[in-house]
Amino acid sequence: MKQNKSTPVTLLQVAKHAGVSRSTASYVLSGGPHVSDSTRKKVLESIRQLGYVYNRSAANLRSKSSSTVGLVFPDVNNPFYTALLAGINQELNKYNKTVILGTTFESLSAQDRLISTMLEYRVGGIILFAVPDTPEELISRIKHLGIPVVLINRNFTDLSYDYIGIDNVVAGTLATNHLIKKGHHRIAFIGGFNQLSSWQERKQGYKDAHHKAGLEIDSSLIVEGHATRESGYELMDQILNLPNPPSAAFCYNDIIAIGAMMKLKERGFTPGHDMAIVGVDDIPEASIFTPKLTTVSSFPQIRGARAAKLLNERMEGLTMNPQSIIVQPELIIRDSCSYKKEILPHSTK
Amino acid sequence: MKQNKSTPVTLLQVAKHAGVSRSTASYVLSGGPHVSDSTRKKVLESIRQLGYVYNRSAANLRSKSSSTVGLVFPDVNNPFYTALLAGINQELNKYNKTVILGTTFESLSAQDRLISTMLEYRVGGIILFAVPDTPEELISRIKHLGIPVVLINRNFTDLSYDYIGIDNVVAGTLATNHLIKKGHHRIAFIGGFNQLSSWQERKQGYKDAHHKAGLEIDSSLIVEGHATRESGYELMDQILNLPNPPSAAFCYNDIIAIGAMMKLKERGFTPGHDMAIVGVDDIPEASIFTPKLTTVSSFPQIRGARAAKLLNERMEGLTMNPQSIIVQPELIIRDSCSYKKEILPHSTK
DNA sequence: ATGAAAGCGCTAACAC
DNA sequence: GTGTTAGCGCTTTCAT
Repeated sequence: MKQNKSTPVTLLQVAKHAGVSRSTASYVLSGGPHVSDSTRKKVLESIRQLGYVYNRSAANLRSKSSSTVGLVFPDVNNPFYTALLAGINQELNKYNKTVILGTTFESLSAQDRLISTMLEYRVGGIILFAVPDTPEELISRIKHLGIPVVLINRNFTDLSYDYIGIDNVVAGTLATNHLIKKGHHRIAFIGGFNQLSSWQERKQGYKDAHHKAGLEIDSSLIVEGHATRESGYELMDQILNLPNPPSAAFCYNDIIAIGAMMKLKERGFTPGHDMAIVGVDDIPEASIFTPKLTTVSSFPQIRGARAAKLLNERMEGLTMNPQSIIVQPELIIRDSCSYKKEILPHSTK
Repeated sequence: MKQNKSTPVTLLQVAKHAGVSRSTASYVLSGGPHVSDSTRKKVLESIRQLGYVYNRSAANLRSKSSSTVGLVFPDVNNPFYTALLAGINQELNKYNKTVILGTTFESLSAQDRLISTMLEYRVGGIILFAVPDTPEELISRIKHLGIPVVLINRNFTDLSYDYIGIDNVVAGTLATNHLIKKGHHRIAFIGGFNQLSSWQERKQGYKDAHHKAGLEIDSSLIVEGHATRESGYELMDQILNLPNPPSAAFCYNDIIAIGAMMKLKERGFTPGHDMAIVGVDDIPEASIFTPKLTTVSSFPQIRGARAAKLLNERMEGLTMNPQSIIVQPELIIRDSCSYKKEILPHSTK
C-alpha cells in the first residue's frame, strides 16, 4: 500500500508486476469478458499490493465518455433539497454513476462558474435546478456540447428540454381551496419570488381557486421573499402589520411556513387557530412542528429518482425527444388549518 | 458558438483558427506572460467563435496537478454545514480553486466510495468531515498518495494530521456552567453519539463543570441520538418520560436543541421556563426561534475559511508540519435559560 | 485470451 | 514571442 509520493502507480506498472500487458490489465478493470480467472486474480492482487489508484480522468480522456453526473442546486440547506438529493443519489447508484454536487446560492454567476467547471471536467450529464433568470441560452449551450441536461422544478417557457417537476398550479389550487373551504376569505400568499416559474404557477392556482369561489384577491396579501425560515419569519411580521391582516396564509413552501408560524407564536398568536397556514413540499419537519403543518406534498425524493432515471436514459442514448414529467401533488391535512375562529385581532406587540 | 456534437473543439483547432501554434494558445489560457496582446486577442476570439471548452482533465493529466478540492461532508441539511460550506467556498475562491462536494449521509461505505471517486479524479486536496469510526488508515492512505487532507471537527486520537475544530471541552463547560449558575442541578446532555470525538469532548466539559460545582451526574440523563431536529424531538420525549426529569438540558447542537424545544411546547411546557435549554453552534435559526436559544457559538463560517486556507497552503506546499487549529467557542446568552422556577412537573401527556 | 500500438487533449521543455 | 515535440495514463482496434 505504501509507495513513493512523487510517482503514482500506473496501470502499466500494475501490468508489469502481474506479468501481463497493459491492455489485459485494463480489461480486468473495466470488467471485460475476455480475461481468464487466474489473470484477473493476479492483476487484482498487484493492484492491491502496489496501492494503485485508477485515473478516471485519463480514462475519460481516452474513451471520450464520462459516467459522472453534475448536480447543480441553488442551495442545500432545506430538507426539501436533501430529499431530492437522496432520490437522485439512490437512483444513480443503480447505474454506477457518480455524482458531484455544486451549490449556486441562487447566484447566476456562481451557477455559470459551476457549470463551466463541470463542463471542463467533461461530466456525462447534468441535473440542473436553475437559478431564477437563468438564460435559456445556457442550457442550449450545454446541449450543443452533446451533454444531456435534466431540469428540475424550474422550468423554461420553451419546453424543448427534459424537465421534471410538479403541477404547481394544482398545488396552489389544492392549498387555497382547502383554506377557502375552511371559511377563509382573506388569504395571503407568502414567500418565493416572481421570477420562479414555480412561484408563478402556484400563484396561478391561488388565483384560480379564488375566482372559482367568487373571491377577490387583495394584492397587498401577496408578499415575496427568499425560501428560508428566516424569510418566512420576516414576511409574517409584515403580514401581521398590515392594516387588515388576513386570516390565512398559503406559504410558498414548508420552510417558509415554519418560519411564519414561529413569528406568529412570537407575537402571541396560535398558528392554526388565529391564522391558518398551509405549505408545500411535506418536509419531515412539517409533521413535527407544533402545530403539525398542513401541506401539499411535492414528493421530492420520488422526483429526484425520476430525474436521475431520465438523465441516465439520455446518457445511454435511449430515448430521444424531450420529456416533461409532471408529478401530481397531494394535500396532506394536519393541524395548522383548524376552523377559522374570527378575524385576527390587530397586532399587539 | 454552434458546433457539431460529435467532435468537441480542441485547443489545436483553436490555434489553427487563430493562426498560431498550440502552445501559444495554451499560454493564453493559463495566463502565461510570453504572449503579445494581439495574439491573445486573436486566440480569445477564436475560442469564443468556435465555442471551445477547456478540457481540465487533459490538462491535469499532463501537468499532474489539480486545483480542485474535494469536500466530504456527513450531511448537508443543517445550517451549521451551510455556514461551514460558505466559509470554505469563499476562501477557496480567492485561490481560484474549485470545489466538488460529496455527502456521506454518515455512512462509512458511502464515504469510502466518495473518497475513491475523488482520488480517481485526482483532486488536489480534500477537506474531510469524517464519519464516526472512520479508520485512521483511510486518511493515511490519502496522504501517502501525496494528497493533502484537512480534517474538520472530528478528530483522531493521533494528532499527526491537519485539523481544525473548536475546543469542545470548553464548549461543554461553558454551557453547563451557565446552567448550573442558573440554579440547575439535574442537567441532561442530549443528542450526538459517543463515537464522535466532539461528543466525548463536550461531555467531558459537562462532567468537569459538574465536578467543579460538586454536583453528581445522573447517567440516565445522558441520551444519545442523531444530530437532527427530529432526533432532538424524540430525545426530549424520552427525557420527559423519565421518573425524575431534569430541569435543564445541554444539547449537543442547536438543531437538536430546537427539536427538543418543539417537543417541550407540544407537551405543554415552556422552554426556558419549565426547562432551560442550551445548544451549540449558533445557527441563524437560534436567534429566531421562540424562545431565542442560548447557545455556544462554534463559528462555523470562520472555521470553514481557516480550513480552506490551511488546505491551500498544503496544496501549494507552503508549510510542512501538521497543524491543529482550535477555535475558542463563546457563550451567547439569549432567552432559553431564564431562571429556574421549580422542578419540572411530572409529564402530563 | 492476450499483446502491440495508436492516440484522446493538453502542457512544458526546449529551440528558434 | 512563438513553434516543435514528447509524453501524461488510459482505452481500443487489430493482430496473434
